[in-house]
Amino acid sequence: MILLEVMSSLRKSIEESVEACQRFCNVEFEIPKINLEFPELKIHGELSTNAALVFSKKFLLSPMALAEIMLKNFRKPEYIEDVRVELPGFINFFLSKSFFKKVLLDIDENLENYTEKNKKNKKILVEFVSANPTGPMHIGNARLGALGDSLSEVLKFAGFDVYREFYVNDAGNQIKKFAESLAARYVQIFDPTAKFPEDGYHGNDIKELADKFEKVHGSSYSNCDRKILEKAILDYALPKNIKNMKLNLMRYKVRYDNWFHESSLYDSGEIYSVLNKLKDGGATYTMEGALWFRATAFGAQKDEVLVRSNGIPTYFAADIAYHVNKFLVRKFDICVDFLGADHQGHIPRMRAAMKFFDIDDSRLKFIIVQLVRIVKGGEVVKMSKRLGKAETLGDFIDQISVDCSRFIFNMQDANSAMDFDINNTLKNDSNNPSYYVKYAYVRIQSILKKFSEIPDKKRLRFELLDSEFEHKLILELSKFPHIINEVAALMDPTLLARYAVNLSSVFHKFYNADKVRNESVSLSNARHFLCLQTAKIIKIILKILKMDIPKEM
RNA sequence: GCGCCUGUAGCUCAGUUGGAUUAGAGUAUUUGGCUACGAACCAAAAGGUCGGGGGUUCGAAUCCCUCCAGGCGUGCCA
Repeated sequence: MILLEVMSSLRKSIEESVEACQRFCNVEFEIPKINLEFPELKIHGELSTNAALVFSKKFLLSPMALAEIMLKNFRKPEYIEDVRVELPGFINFFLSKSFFKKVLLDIDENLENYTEKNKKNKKILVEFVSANPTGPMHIGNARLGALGDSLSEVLKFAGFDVYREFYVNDAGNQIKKFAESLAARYVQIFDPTAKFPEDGYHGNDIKELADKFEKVHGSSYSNCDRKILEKAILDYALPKNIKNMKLNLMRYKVRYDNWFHESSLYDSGEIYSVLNKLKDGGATYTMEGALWFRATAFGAQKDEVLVRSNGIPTYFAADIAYHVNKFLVRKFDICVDFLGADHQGHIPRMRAAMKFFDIDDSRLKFIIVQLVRIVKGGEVVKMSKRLGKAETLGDFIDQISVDCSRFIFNMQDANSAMDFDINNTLKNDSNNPSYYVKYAYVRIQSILKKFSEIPDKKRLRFELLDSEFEHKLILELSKFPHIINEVAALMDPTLLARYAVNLSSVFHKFYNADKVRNESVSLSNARHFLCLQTAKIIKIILKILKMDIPKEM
C-alpha cells in the first residue's frame, strides 16, 4: 500500500544520493538499509532519515555538510513534496496532498484483499503454549496463548501460510511419573497407608482424576498388576486432561491447526532415526551409560543427554526429532517457538542440534515470554506447584474478560516480566485499553448511522481534510501496513495492539476537534469518508486480535 | 560462581535498534469542557538524578566496563 511504496522509493532515492556523494567525494563503503523515522513534530515533516548523521564520519564531513550535499543530489520520488535539512543533520520529508487522498482511497479499495495481494508463499509454523498434559494450565499459559495466537493471526493477515501447533508431551519421563502418581492415588483409595512416589505429582487434580477413575471402574484394578493399572488409568486420565486444555484454550479464543503428539515420534520411529543420524554423524558419545549430544561442538555451553542410562530418551531428544520433523519432513520455512522464561536453557542446545542438521539459524525463532505474577489487591498471589484454585487457566478465565486480558497481554513486551492485577486491570471499565479502542469504533458507528448514504468518492474534495487532526489521523491510518510488516519482521505482536491504541487516540482527538457533520456538505462528506476508512482499519485490527466487534457499549 | 532477562513518574508500562531545545503514554491526584456526531471522550496542571558510578562521541534511557537490586535458568525434569 501507499506508505510502503513511498518508503521504499524514498529509501532508493536516499541511497542514490549517498552513492552520488560517494562518487563525488571518492569514498567507498557498502550502504546499509536506510533508516526512516516518523518524526514527532509536524515541522519535521512526516518522514525523516538520519542517514547523513550516520554516514558523515565515512565522508569526513560534518553531518550538516553531508546532508546538504545529499540534498543537492536528491531526486524527489512521487508523493514527496518538500525536502528540508535540519540541525543536527536530519533530512526531513513532507508528503504531498495527493498522498493523503491516496491513503484513504487505498484503504477503501485494497484493505479487503490485503492478504491475497500480499501472498508471501512461505510456510510458518507457530508453536505455543504446549503445556504439559500432566496437570491443569496456569496463568502463564494465558500470556503465551494470547501472544502466540495474535502473532499467528498477524502473520496470516500479512500473507504467510501460517500453521498453529500445540506440542503434546504425551511420552517420556513425566508421563511415566503422571501414571505412577495416578495409580498411587487410586491404590490409596483402598489402602490409605499405601506409598506415594516421592517425585510424583502431588497436586489435587491427580487425586480427583483417580477418584473419577474409581467411580467408573470401582475396585476392579485394585489388585491387578501395577503396570496394567498404570496403563489403564493413564489412558483414562490423559485424554481428559488434553480435552480440558483444548476446552480452556478455546474459551480463550485460541485454536490450533494441529495438536502434535510427542508419542507419534516414537510410533513413527522418527526419534530413533534422528538419534541414529546424530550417532552416525559423530555428534554423540556414551558416558556413564547415557548417550550424550556434543552440543559444545555446535556452539552450546555444555553437552546434553539424549538417552538416559535407563534407556528412555530425554525430552530434548524428542524435541530434536520434532524440530527435524517441522523443518525437514513437513518443510516449514520458518518455525517460531514461544517459550516460557523457565525454558530459556533449551534454546542453545536446540540451536546446536539444528546446526548439526544444517538448518539455518535464521529459520528458527525463539520468543521468550517472561513470567506473569498475579496480583490481587496489591498482594502477589504465590504460584506453588500445588496449584490452588485461583491459579489455573480455567479459573483465571472465569474471573476476567477474555478480550481485556488478551489485549493487555498483547500490549506488553514478551520479554519483560509482568504483574497482573486481577482486581484493577481486568475490570470491564475504562481502565482497560481494549475499551478505548472499542469505544472509538462504536463512536464511528454511531456517526455513520447519521448519514443516509455513502459518499461518492469520485466527487469527494479530499483537499478539505486539512486540519491538524485530519492530517494526523490519515497519516496514522497509512501506517497500518507498515505495522503489519514490522510485527512480521520482529515477530512482535505487541506493536499492533499499541498501534490500535494510538490510532484510537488520534481518532478521539479528531472527533473532539472537528465535527464530522457540519454546515459544509463537502466537508461533511469528506470527513464521513475518513470515518469510514478509520472504522475499517480498527475493525480489521479487532478481528486480527480476535476481539468482539461491538455495536454498542 | 556462570548464563539469560529486568530496573524509566506514586502505580502499570512505551521509548521507532545511537538522534530533534523540555525523556513519553495510561492510571492515580487537582482542574476545565455535554442544550454537541455517544463524556467509556477531550484539554490542562503536577509528577523524573532513566538503579548508582565510570567510559566511548558531535549526541547515550539506548553501546562498553563496574557495582547494587530483583526474576529465571544452570538435572540422566520438562
